[in-house]
Amino acid sequence: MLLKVSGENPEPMYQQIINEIRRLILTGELSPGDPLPSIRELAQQLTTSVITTRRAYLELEREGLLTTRQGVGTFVARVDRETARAAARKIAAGLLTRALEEARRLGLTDGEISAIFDGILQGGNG
Amino acid sequence: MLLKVSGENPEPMYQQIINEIRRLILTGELSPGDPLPSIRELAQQLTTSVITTRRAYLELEREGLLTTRQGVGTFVARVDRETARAAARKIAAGLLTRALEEARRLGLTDGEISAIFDGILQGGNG
DNA sequence: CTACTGTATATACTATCTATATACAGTATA
DNA sequence: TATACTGTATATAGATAGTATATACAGTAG
Repeated sequence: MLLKVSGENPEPMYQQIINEIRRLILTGELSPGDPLPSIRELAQQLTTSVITTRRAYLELEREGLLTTRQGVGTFVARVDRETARAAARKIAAGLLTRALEEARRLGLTDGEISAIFDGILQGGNG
Repeated sequence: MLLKVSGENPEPMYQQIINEIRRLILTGELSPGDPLPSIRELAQQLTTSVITTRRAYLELEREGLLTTRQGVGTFVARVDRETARAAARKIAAGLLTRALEEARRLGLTDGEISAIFDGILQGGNG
C-alpha cells in the first residue's frame, strides 16, 4: 500500500494518511475486507511514529471506513460502492461549498465564480 | 472597521485578520488611501496581541495591499478596481482549483463534480 | 513636548503534532 | 506452549506554530 504523504506538505501527517487511505477506499482501490498494514508496519514505511499511524486508523475507524481487532489487525470495513460514491460526493460538496463561499465573500458574483470554475474545467488536464 | 474574526474559528487569528482585510479591500469597502487602525488599536478591538495584528499587516503589506510608515500608520495601498477584481478572481480560481483537484482524487469525474457544483449554486442562498 | 505610530526583541505560555519507549492484552501459528 | 505478531495504553519529551505581555527604540504629528 503506497500512500502519497510528504513531510513538506504543511498538513499534519496523520491527516495526510487519513486522506490517502480514505481516497483508496472511496475509489475502490481498497476493497471491503482488505487488510491494512499494522500500525507499526505503516509507521516504518512512512518513517513516522506509531502514534501518528494509530491516530489515522482511529479516525478512519470512527468514520466507519475501517474495522480493527486487537491482536489481529485493521481491515477495510464493509462499504458498498454506492455508499462509497455518496461519501465521495459529500466530501466534494463540502470542499466546493467552502470554496464557493470564500469566493462570494471576495465580492464575486455567482456568474463570475461559475465562469471561473468552467474555465478551470476546460483548462484542466484531459 | 469591523472584522469578522472568531476564536472559535480553527484558523489562526492572524490569518483571519488577513482574510478579512483583504476582502474589505478587494470588495471596495476599503479604498486606496484609507487609514487602518493602528496595530495597537486593532489588537485592542479584537482582544488579541500586537504581534498578531502586526503579523497580519505585514503579510498584507507584502502582498501590496497595504502601505505602512513608521510613526504615521498603515493605509490601503493604491490599487485600481480592475486589479482588485483580478486579484479576487485569482484567489477564487486557486480555491476552486484546489477543491476540484481534491474531488478528482476522490475518484469523481469532472461531470460529477460539475453537477455537484451546479447543485450547490442552485441550492445556494439568493 | 506629548502622544501617538511602527519596529524590534525578550520571555513565556498554550496547543498541536510527533518521536521514542515501555508494558499489557489479544491473536495466530508452529 | 512459546513466539511473534497485533492493537491498546501510557509516559516523557521535543519541535513547531500561534499568541500574550512587556519593554524599548525610532519616527511622526500636532
